[in-house]
Amino acid sequence: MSNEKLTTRNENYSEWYNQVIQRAEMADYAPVRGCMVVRPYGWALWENIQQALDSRFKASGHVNAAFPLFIPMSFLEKEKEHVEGFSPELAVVTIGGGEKLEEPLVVRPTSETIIGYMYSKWIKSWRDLPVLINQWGNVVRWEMRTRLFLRTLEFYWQEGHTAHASLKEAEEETRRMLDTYTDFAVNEAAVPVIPGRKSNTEKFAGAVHSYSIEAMMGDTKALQAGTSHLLGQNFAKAFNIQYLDVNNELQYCYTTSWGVSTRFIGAIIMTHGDDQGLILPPRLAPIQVVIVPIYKNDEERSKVMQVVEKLQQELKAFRVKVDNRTELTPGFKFNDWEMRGVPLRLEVGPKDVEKGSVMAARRDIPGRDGKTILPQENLAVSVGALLDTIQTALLEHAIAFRDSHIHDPADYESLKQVVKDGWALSWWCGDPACEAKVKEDTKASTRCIPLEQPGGTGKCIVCGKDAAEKVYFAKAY
RNA sequence: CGGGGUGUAGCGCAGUUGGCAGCGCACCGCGUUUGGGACGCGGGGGUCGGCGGUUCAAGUCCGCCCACCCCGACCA
Repeated sequence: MSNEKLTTRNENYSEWYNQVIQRAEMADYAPVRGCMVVRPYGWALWENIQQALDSRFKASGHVNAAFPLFIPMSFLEKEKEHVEGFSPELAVVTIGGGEKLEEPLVVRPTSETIIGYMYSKWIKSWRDLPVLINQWGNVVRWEMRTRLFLRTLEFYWQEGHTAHASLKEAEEETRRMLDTYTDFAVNEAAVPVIPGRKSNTEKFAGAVHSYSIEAMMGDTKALQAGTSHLLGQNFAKAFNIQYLDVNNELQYCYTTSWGVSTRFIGAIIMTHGDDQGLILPPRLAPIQVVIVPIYKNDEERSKVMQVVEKLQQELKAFRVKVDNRTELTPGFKFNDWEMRGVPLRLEVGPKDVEKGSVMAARRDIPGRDGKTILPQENLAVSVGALLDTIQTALLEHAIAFRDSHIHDPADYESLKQVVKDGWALSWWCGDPACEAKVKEDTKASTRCIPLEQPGGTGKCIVCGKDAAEKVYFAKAY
C-alpha cells in the first residue's frame, strides 16, 4: 500500500512493472539474489491459473504425480544437447549431511531426465502406453539477470511428460497441449497468444521441435507464455524407454514435455495493466468484486453495512471482498483496489440504501465512463453479466493492441524499423544466419513460426532467397 | 563475467568545511473525518552495508571487501 503516484508505463515500463507487483502485493524480493517471494495475493492468482490448467489436463486424460527435486548429475549428461543447454545454469549440491557426496546432485532445472529414468522402469509393453503424467512443482535455473515472475532463479510451474508408441501420437500430444495452452490463455486469462513452432536456434535443449505460445506485452516486447516440446526418441534412447509392440519387437518410445510457469502472471500483468495498476481478468482474479461501503457516521454505517451484508450473501457465487476497514477513506480504497486489479468495484452509500441501488465501477474503463448504477435487485445476474463483459473487453482490447503493432515490412530496412516498437511477420528462408543477422542488427529474435500461415511462398526478408514460411521477429523478454 | 550505479529507520531520500543522525511516507495512541489518495496532536523505530586506516573527533576522508540495482552475453 502506498499513496505515491505509480510510475507510468511511458515513463519507464520496467519500473512500472516492478512497482505494480510490489504495491499490489503480488510478490516481493527474497533475501537471496534473483529469488522472489510470491505473496498471498499473487499465489491466489497462481492457484486459479493452476485450477484452470489442471482441469484441462485431467479432461484430456492426464494425471498428476511428484518426482524428486534432486537429480543425479550423470542423468543430465545422458542427453548431449540437454546438458549443453542447461549446464551453465545449474545449481549443484555437493555436500549432504556434512559429507561430500559421491555424485553431485543437481537441483532440477526441468525433469525430463529423472522422469525418463522412471519411465524406463515402468514402461514394458505397448499396453502401458501412452503414459500421461503432469507434475506441479518448482525448478531452479541460475539465471544471470532476473525479473519478478519473468525470470527468477527458482520458479513454480507445471511440467507434463508423456510417452507414446508412435511419432504421430507424440506429435498429436505436443500439439494438443499447445492448443490447451492457447485455449487457457485466450479464454481464461484474456491474453491473446500466437501458437507456433520455434526455430532450431530457439528450441528446447534436446527437443526435435519446440512449440510455444507468444504474447505481446504492453511495451510490445514478446513473452513466451508456454511451451510444448516434441522430444522424439532423444530421451527414450538416452534413458532406454522401450516397450514390446504387438509383434513382440522392442521399440523406443516417443516422448513429449510441456510447461507453463509463474511467468504467466507476468504476462497477465503486462497484457492488461494500466497506469493505475493491475487489471486482472475476471475468470482468474482472486477477488472478482470488491464492495466499498461509504458512510458519514455510525448511524449511516449500520444502515449501509446491513445492505452490504445482504449483497455479499446475494453474490456468494463470486469471489467477493468487503472492504470494511474503518481507518481509510473511500477514495483511498478505490485507488488501492484499482492497484490490485479487482475487475469490478461496488460502492454502497446512504444514497444507495435509500434508492435500492449500488454504484458499479469497471476496472477496465477508468473514471466516470466505467461507472453505472445497478439495482440491488437481481444483483447477481447483473454482476455476472458485467464480469463477462469485462472479460470479453479485456481480450478485445489486447487483440486490438497486438494487431496494431504487428507489421508486414516490405524490405529489410523497414523490418529494422518496425521491430523497434512492434513485431514483424515476414517470410524467412529458415537459415540460422539470417536469424542471427536480424538479432545482431535489431536485438529482435524469431519468436515463432505461426501455425496459421498465409499459404504460398515468398522471399526471405533478410537474404531474398525462397521462403516457405512466415516467422515473427520481435524483441523478447 | 564485462560496463555503469547505489548502499543512512519498513520504503523513498537529505546530511554543508569531519563536530549531538534528520525529513517525507508508512507504523502505534487519542480525537475529528469518510461518494476519488482526510486532518490535528502525541509517540515508537538506527551497529549510517562490513572490516581496517587517518584524526581529539568519521555517515562524511583513505584502502580493501560485500551486497544489490541498471546495461550487455544466457533464458520458461
